[in-house]
Amino acid sequence: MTPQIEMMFLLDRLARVHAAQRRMEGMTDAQIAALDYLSRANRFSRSPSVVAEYLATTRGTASQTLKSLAEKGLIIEHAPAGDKRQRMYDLTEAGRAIVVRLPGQLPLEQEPEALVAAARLILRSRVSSGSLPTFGFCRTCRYHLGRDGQGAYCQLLKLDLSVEERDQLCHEYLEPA
Amino acid sequence: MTPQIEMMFLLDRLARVHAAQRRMEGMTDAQIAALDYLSRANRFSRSPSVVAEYLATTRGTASQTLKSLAEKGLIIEHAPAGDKRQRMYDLTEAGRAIVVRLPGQLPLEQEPEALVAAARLILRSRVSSGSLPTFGFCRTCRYHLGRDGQGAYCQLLKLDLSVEERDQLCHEYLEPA
DNA sequence: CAATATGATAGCGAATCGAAACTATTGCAC
DNA sequence: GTGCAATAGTTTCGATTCGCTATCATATTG
Repeated sequence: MTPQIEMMFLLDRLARVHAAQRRMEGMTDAQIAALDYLSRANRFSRSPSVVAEYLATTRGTASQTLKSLAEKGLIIEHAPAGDKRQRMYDLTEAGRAIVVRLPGQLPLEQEPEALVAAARLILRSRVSSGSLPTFGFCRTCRYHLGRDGQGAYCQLLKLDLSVEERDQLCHEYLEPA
Repeated sequence: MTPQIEMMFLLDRLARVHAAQRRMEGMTDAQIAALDYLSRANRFSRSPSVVAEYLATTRGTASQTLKSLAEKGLIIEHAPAGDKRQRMYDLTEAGRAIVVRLPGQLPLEQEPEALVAAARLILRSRVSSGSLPTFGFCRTCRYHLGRDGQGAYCQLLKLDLSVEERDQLCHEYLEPA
């Protein structure tokens, strides 16, 4: 029993226990995961296709999941400027109310940064074996250009980002070199 | 964005990506999880009720999952001596063949022990908020009495354990004081 | 004997997957 | 520009699974 194997076993059960605890108020784990994702993603990453990639499922299933969330009044659809095919989703007040009371705090006392770094490594290794995007935060993205104190600039999309947006998930995230 | 929050987000997506990758050979995530569990659990922890507790679901659902695994010929049921209500399950050769080729290796280079300890802490905090058992290994169990070189003794069940059994999951696991 | 525990089963609602068909829009080659 | 392939999104279908509740039979415990 190597630490690698034990780690895998622990993560597995943690995921199942977590999913069971999140399954509440008539919502499935996929719906909660999508809602939670939408609450953390930036305005360029909240479309059905991107949700499908995040959830590692098909566009069809993601479309259904988003539909059920919209019917519950937890998210709302809107058409962004530009590409007329795209749909984007925002959380409603009701949706935000659910997200904030999700069990979110983990007991990480010592060296939380090291643990997070390891989790990033694990996820990246899983993701790279397929062809799934990484979904990271602007502040550690290769395209990110900091502007001390006042927002940031994305070199990929060529536009300014607010301070809050630096801590949101992005579909276009690229690992630092 | 605290490390605790980011850790939660990473674990969430890791679970979904992992489940999607495991969903192969016509098996669902729950079935693979049950099969994997059975391959690691000791002979006292392979009953439907215990599987239900491990998977954080009900006995009814666990019974269905085990039934489908048995129909696929991956596990086989047998009645242990003692309590005549109990059923135990063992992996068949076909079942074992699937388990060994599951993606199991994680890229943990530095200080894996510290990571595993942190993961244990996270899982324990999740589990204790409900009433789920911890499911640990004999070698770190409070009931475990080492006998250098030749197996071990369980002070709870009052019987000898082989060397291999020390590295198997147990339902009765109790955290060290 | 009564209460409890284990397990199986049935019924229900919902979600999921995969695949496919379909619309609308966009981008590219020419 | 025109034509056509590719993309984004939705919807449908059938089969399967899941989770929950409840009920039942059996066996154990007190």
